[in-house]
Amino acid sequence: MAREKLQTGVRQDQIIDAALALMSDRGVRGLSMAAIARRVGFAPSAIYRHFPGKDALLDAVLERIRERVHGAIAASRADTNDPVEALRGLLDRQMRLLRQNRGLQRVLFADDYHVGHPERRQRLLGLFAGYLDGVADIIREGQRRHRIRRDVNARSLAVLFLGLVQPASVLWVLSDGRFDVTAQARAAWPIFEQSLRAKPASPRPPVRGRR
Amino acid sequence: MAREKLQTGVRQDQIIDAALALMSDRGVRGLSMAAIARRVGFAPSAIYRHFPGKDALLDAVLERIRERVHGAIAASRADTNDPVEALRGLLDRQMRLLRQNRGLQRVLFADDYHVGHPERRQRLLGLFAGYLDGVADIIREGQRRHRIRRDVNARSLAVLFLGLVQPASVLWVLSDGRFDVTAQARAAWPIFEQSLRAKPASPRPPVRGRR
DNA sequence: TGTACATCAGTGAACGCGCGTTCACTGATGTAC
DNA sequence: TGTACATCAGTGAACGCGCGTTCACTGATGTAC
Repeated sequence: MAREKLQTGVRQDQIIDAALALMSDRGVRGLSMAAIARRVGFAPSAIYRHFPGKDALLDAVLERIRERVHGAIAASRADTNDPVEALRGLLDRQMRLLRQNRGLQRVLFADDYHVGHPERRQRLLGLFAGYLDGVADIIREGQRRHRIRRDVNARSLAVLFLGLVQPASVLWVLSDGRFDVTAQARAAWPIFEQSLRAKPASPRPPVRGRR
Repeated sequence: MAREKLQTGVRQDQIIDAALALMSDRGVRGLSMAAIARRVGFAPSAIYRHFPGKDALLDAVLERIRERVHGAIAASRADTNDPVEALRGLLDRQMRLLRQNRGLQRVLFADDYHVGHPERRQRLLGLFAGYLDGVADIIREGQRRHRIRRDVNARSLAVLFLGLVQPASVLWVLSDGRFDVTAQARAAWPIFEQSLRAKPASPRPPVRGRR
């Protein structure tokens, strides 16, 4: 018997949602067309009315994530005029995103998502590049306004900022939610903030090692 | 025809090496018993003379990685008496490890390795916990000797240290080696070092946001 | 040093399972008249 | 408002493929005599 029929746009959204939710529990590897269909309330073959195949579906999931990440950056910039404050807001937003949806972490940091698919890897790299550009933009603005130290490459600081999120996220997934991401963010942020504002002109403590 | 016969200890090492090498290219997902056997110079069924099954093999790979990571920590501590210098050495060692073997990164940061295998996830979490303990130990020693600021939790600083490595590693794999991990480490280290040494007693710049 | 024998690493064909995908068919939905 | 029809979302059986694993058999290797 044929079940309820819905338009393809609606179904596409449902399918992407189901895929993300399933990846939270089972990771990319455990994501099967059958499981997605079951979650939507479908026969597996029905998915092919809305996506040409699994690859296209995974691409759509990646696109959905890209929108969320870029949305978080845009919202953080819109929230405040202070670049440092914007970075702090972005950190919060990212922690919230990751806590809400473990599937996101799987796609972004699990390489099985892109391995063997060069064009998908390219797209994921583009996502990261876009994210880092966004963060570096905020940092550059802070440098222009003398609120962030100017003796360090904005892009390097952006990668460092990514380092505030990523380990916490990995540990959180690994520990099945027992690692306290919020506490880590609270502890890490002030240190990072001091790094941003450090006065390079002040007398430095003696630094040993290669120059 | 039966090929050359070798002792099981030798073969186990070869199999683990082959698995790690294959993961560099194809990731955890693309790791098949057939591919491993081909690389060793085997029939696939021969693997079962040395490991009860794929799960046991993956556990052995994880154990191999654990040894390398802990070896890196021990070596860095042995190299120097200065805790800060030890951390710098550890950063170098880690970057070298990751550059030498992409498979390592796959196992450590790709969740498909542990998803659906609770006891393996537990073991991987243990690996990270051991790593963080090792780093925190170094930091604590630095705090005791007043070379590292004492107003911050050593464990939080250790997670921050992990943040120096992880994003660089992910970007390096994603970009297929085009992202310059060494340059990133060179840029990130001095910032982190300043954070370690920051004098909390000095007059702080005005900090806005929640306390 | 030579011979008989036990051990066990390696072989290759075959298995069963899961999964992505196809296809002919069904029947709900919206539209033209 | 009612009727005929085109469209297309959904079905379920069946497919082929890849992969982990099994199993009876082979023959190289080391050892006891």
